[in-house]
Amino acid sequence: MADSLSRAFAALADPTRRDIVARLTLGDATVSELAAPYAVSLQAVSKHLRVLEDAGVVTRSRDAQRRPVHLEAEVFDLMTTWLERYRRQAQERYERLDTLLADLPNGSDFHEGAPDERP
Amino acid sequence: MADSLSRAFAALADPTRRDIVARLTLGDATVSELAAPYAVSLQAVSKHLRVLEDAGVVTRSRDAQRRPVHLEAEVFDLMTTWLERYRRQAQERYERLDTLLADLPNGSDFHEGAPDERP
DNA sequence: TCCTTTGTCAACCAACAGGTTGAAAAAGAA
DNA sequence: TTCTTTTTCAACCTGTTGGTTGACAAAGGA
Repeated sequence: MADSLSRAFAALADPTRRDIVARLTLGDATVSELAAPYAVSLQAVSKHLRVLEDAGVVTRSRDAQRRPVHLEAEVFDLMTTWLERYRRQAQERYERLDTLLADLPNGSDFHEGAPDERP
Repeated sequence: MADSLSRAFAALADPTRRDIVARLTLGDATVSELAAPYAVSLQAVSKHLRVLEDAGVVTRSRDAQRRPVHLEAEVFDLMTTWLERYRRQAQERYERLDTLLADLPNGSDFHEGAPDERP
């Protein structure tokens, strides 16, 4: 349904899921292993993993009855790219404004000739 | 209620809100100005802005009846830091595994006295 | 074969998210 | 004062989320 950026951000908007991601940087793990630290049911963790999988944050393979979960950090790049882009643009705009203000004559407030509103 | 990272990720999990953020890199804007491009009601956009504000993504000042919205990109750093940290850890682990595999004797069938050939 | 381990599926529930409409507040303009 | 603009609040509706429990499937081990 939602685009991949939305799914990715939404997937990491849950503290349990972020915790699972943190755990997975130490190595692949099974559903039971991942569920162990939490008070919730195994099924709840299984659902969390599905959300992470749909977001492309993890992939899963098979080892007998087990379904080892593997972290796929590429999606992080997508998010980081988005974040950095707009943080950078905001920063640049701020710096331009800074220069503009520095170039202004000394008088603190001269509000003559205010720009007209757009219709 | 939720922690600030959760609020931040959740705030950006909606395409309309990401669009609003993109728009705000061009400069501050009022609620009506921000609402104009969308098919939804002004109230709906007002709600989106509240979510962004609660997440610390924007701040709002006052100018007569208007409430100019200003982008605060510092939260992005919080998210980027989180993302980069775990992406980096995952990457490092991958590289260690790579080295480990490279150090192994060649191939799966080495019970036939094959001397080590190449990394 | 039967039993155990591991995980998912299905149905259900309370809470929340994103949208609507209508009313009202806040500030200026006439 | 009254009228207009801009924005929020309140109530409501619908779909989604995160959780539950119970049943079941899949794969090995006894």
